[in-house]
Amino acid sequence: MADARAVGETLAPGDEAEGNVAIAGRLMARRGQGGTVFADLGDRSGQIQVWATLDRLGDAGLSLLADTHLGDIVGVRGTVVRTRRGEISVAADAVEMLAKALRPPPDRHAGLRDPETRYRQRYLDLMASEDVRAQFVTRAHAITGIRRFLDERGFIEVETPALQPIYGGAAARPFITRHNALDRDLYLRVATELYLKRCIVGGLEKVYELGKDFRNEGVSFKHNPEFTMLETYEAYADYEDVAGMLEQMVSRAAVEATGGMIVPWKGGQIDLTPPWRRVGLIAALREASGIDVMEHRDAADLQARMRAVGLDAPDGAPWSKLVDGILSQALEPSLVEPTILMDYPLELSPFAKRREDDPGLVERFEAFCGGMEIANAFSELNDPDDQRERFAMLQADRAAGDDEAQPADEDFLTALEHGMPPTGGLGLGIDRLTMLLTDRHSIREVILFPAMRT
RNA sequence: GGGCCGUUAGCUCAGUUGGUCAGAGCAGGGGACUUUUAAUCCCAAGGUCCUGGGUUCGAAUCCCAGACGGCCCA
Repeated sequence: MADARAVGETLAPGDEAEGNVAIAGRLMARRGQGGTVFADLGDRSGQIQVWATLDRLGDAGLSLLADTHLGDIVGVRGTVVRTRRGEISVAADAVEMLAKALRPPPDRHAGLRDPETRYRQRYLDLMASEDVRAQFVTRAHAITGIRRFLDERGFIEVETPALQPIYGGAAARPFITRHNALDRDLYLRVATELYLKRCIVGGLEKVYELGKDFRNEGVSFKHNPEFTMLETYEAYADYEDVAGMLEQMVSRAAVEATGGMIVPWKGGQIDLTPPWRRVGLIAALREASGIDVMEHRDAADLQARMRAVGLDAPDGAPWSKLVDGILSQALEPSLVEPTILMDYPLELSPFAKRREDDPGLVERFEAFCGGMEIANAFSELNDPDDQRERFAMLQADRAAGDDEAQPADEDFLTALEHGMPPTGGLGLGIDRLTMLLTDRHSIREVILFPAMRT
């Protein structure tokens, strides 16, 4: 169809091109006029008009076209012409019904607006809206850009289990499923982290996995129970190296997806050009909330301070959750321009290496953009004894009622005991990145079939 | 989990204080028309007003409960 339009571009009104073309697509509109039928066919590249006359197509062919319904998939053979009114068209010599539509397409002019129908019957949304189609093409290009970037830097893409006997790598509740033959429960992964680090132990050195994680949580404008995550691990790198790589990778994705590094966002714009602003987490929290979390190391104490400044602070939450609460309530929404928050308290980061100059902090950063967290990275903890202690801290949180605290993974500890080189790791939320690159403000707009109540 | 809003024809939507309120456009059906562009014209058809209760002489409209969805908050 695109080829036929290209041929037509060379024609003057009333002219006919040499040679035959064959096109096929969905019937978008039809205008009858007795012995003449005009039909607009659409495909992924756009639309083209079909011009059919009784003289040229014959009685049977014209009847077939006159009996079509909007939404039918139709094939046409003919020549490319430009009509008197200047419309590039295919003058039909033969028409063929390729697939009949028994249900009507969405309204041609009003489009499909009901969000529920748009998400539940996304095919109608795609059918009705070129913007929506473009949206998912952009997503695909961003992902392709990320894969190319990583492949060019010597990373290899690996696949690790989605069904896991024990889950870990993120603070989240898992989905539980059943393996009948093994007669045991398995978990859908909440992260790929612990398996990818096993790959690093084994010497693959630079690995990434781009796939689905599953977290048993509610839905919101930025949460879907299954979502797409990129994780990368690079031996002999640290979190500073990873921060530089992330900036380059996101810029690359932006260029491949949108053609530039400045993207529109909520009426303004965001410049993704590296380097991004970097600021210490503790200082940023202090500036945003007036609270220096390192001076309130007791959960009850911090909770009181938070409530004193008007922040929500749930009862019984561990200290780490409270700090995260300050971050998400007081700081995150204001981080619109790309910002990297560096150096997190150890309690929030069970898999990150301690800073040598301050063992209460770890070499971790999170990247924020558009008021959302888009990436999380650290110098990976590769000391098995320290890792064992971190798991013990999580068990204490769990015993205290934090049901997002993950269980200890002895098999992972065994892997670390075989020696893991110093490694820089990264997690990048692909859905949120796509939101950012396409100026969409709900994760449902960037997932083809978002989770819906049934 | 909380607050607010929404649900009327296949699609997009009107429907006033409770009283010709079951409506429009498009789509779909029948007909006219051989260069149209949301073609035009004529004709006919199309409904569990989300569901279930309640108030009332009378409910799409008011009240209660529920389902589903959206936005905001947690």
